[in-house]
Amino acid sequence: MPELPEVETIRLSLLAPLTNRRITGSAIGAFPGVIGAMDWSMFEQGVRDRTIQGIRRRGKYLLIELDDESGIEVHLRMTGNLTLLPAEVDPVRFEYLVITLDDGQTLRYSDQRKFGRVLFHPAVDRSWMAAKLGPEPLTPAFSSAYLERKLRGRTAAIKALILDQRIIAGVGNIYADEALFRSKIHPLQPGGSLTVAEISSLVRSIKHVLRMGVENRGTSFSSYRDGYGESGANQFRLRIYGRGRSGEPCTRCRGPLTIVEAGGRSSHVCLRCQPLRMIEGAGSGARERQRR
DNA sequence: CATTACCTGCAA
DNA sequence: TTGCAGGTAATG
Repeated sequence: MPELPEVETIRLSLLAPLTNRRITGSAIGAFPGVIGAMDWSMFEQGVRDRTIQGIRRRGKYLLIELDDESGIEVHLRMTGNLTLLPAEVDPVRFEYLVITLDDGQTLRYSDQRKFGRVLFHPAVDRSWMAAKLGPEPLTPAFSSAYLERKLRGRTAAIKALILDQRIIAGVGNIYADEALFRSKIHPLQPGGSLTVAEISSLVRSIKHVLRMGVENRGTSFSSYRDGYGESGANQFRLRIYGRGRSGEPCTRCRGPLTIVEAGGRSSHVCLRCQPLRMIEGAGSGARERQRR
């Protein structure tokens, strides 16, 4: 479940210890697919003796920049973890890649479900990820004017649209539910039916919940930890995510919470606070007409 | 546009 | 034993 705040927390925790460190070697574990289709020798030779210049983040992607224009791209997907540990420490559970540094530390990539990837790119251009990802939500480029433009005419559920990384980079299921709840918008509301006021509120809510997530060093529900293996604290600050399943009432109106499916994933919603407004002639309306 | 595949631990 | 967790690529 690492989303933008979790990935940013990992980046911040690893930035100082990795910067200016030379990579002295690397080792692959029981799941060679972790580095993608590339031959292991290519990866190993590519990173060896390179010095780490910095770590960038775009959406949920990390890029460990090396001193020759190459870079190591990391996507944690669901259960990936990057952990900095002394070389003598035994392998952690599900450890599939180890990068050894010149100061006796090692960067370990572990991943229970093997969804994540650690890719070596021999040449990283300045537009890294630009074609695949929308604007960073915590920059001015993500504005209500921008989101209005993106939502205009769209019949898909607003939740599906804000989970679309081409529209906003870095929002996942947890922060999407939190932002929609704060802005009192039903996850299934067609994107194009949102009012200007709702869009402006949603943009502010997305920025707010992501900033809060970063301030609290991420949401640790299951496997997420920062680069030192430490849990975050944002799970205690969530207003709706996960509460529907445990039968808790709405934190705003004390009414019942519901779980609906939106954007292909479970979404926590308070139907009292986030009523669904039906729109004449919208996509779902056309489908209902067919049924009759 | 929505749905499925990819994975595995864990709760029901 | 079943189904759910969910980010993304591939598929319909």
